Amino acid sequence: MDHGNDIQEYPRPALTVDCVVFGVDLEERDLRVLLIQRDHPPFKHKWALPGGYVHLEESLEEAARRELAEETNVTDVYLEQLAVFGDVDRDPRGRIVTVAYSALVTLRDYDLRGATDARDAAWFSVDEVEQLAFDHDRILALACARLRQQVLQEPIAFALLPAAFTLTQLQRLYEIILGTTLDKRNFRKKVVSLGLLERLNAVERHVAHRAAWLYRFDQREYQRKKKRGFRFAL
Amino acid sequence: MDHGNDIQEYPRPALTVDCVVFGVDLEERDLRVLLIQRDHPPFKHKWALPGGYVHLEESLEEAARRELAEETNVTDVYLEQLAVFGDVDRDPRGRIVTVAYSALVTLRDYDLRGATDARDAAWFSVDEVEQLAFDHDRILALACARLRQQVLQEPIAFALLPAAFTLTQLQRLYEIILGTTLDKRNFRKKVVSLGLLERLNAVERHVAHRAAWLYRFDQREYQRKKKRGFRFAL
DNA sequence: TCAAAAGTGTTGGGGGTACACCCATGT
DNA sequence: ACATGGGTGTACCCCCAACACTTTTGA
Repeated sequence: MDHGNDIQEYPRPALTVDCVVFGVDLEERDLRVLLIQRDHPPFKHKWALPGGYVHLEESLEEAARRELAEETNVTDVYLEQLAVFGDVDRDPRGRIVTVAYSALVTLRDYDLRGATDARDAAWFSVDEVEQLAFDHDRILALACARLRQQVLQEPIAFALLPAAFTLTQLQRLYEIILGTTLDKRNFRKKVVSLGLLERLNAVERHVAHRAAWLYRFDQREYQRKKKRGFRFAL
Repeated sequence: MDHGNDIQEYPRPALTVDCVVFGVDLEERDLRVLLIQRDHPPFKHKWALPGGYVHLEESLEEAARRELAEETNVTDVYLEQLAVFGDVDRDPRGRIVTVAYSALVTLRDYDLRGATDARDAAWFSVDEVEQLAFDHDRILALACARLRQQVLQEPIAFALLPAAFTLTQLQRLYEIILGTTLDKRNFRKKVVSLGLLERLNAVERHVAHRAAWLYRFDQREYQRKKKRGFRFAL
């Protein structure tokens, strides 16, 4: 980086963060994304990704968390940097570069009806979304592609489930994200053989059939194995 | 993105691009990175990644290409966005956010001794680099990790080789990047079975042993297969 | 003729895929 | 009793890993 020149010499692009927040609805078998409706031009009344300006005294990830909390009341999420979008004309008002983050949450934790600050935030099924503001369609498309790719190579799916879950829920989650169906026996064999699931001493409640065992993802064990060169794969 | 507020309301971080330019030296069996020596404080005389400020009228990738050409005379490279680094204190002079790109070039194409604008650019073996300026060590480490990962999942290695190459060169390249040794027969079987290599009607010249066939990577065929759902894998 | 790298096949094992039935529970 | 999903085992096939010798060429 050539920082020999004075730091103030050039006019600067504006810098924002945007968040692609994913949640799954296991009952509806639906991958959802959290959007907010704009109430100012440009793109007034269009839906857009939550986000906003980066302040000077906060890191990019801090900015993403802050905006997410302010606009949608969503907190404590798994956040990951996705990409930067910096085309010259991506915003009609001028040069605005945005850093996109993707976030994974469990849908039930965030009932937006209860959120006070969230004026017009709502969950949309990802394949029903269309015509978002700015280049947010592109950002969402990349986020979906990356999610599908990552879910096979890193144990991020668990961030979309409650702490205790059944193997069937886990399988359904993978099916929703990948858009395929999976063989029950093979899925269970593989996922159990990874040695990362702990079967709890508890079963589902209030189901009109045989209750399934509950499992939790063993984060500590995963970290241990990862250090020894273990690579997670579906 | 909440663009309801006026675009000029907040003070903005400065925005730069930095490039991690990789090249391989097949003779020395070395993965190299291109660095420039700083001639102003901070970090005067330290080595750093080439890069500089993003102008208002150019995209991020254009900025990366421009800075690379200006500082090192390197042009026509395969460029890919790596990540954004935006910690508040990553630059002692103030808030500077940088977009890191990684680039792959064939070493022989860019003899820096012949470059006129490149004051103090030089190739370094990646495992001999230490104590770069700013957080460039972190950026380089991420770039190396990503390169190792990507080389197994996308046919990017060919961007590091001349257009016509031997299978042994290709194998050596993989060995250099992955830091392992590979079995010659298994490697050739796998790489040929992908159906992406075209054997040219030509062999190596000026070698003191049996001359090897030359191959080229069939970019068109790769694009065709990719559209049909084909996924490259080592 | 020697040195140096090119080129080539087979075998065994592990993991992935395909596939169908009985079990436990709540109503 | 019945409906609903929970839970389990086997056989085959393919791909990966391990492994050594002959061929070609220039010096």
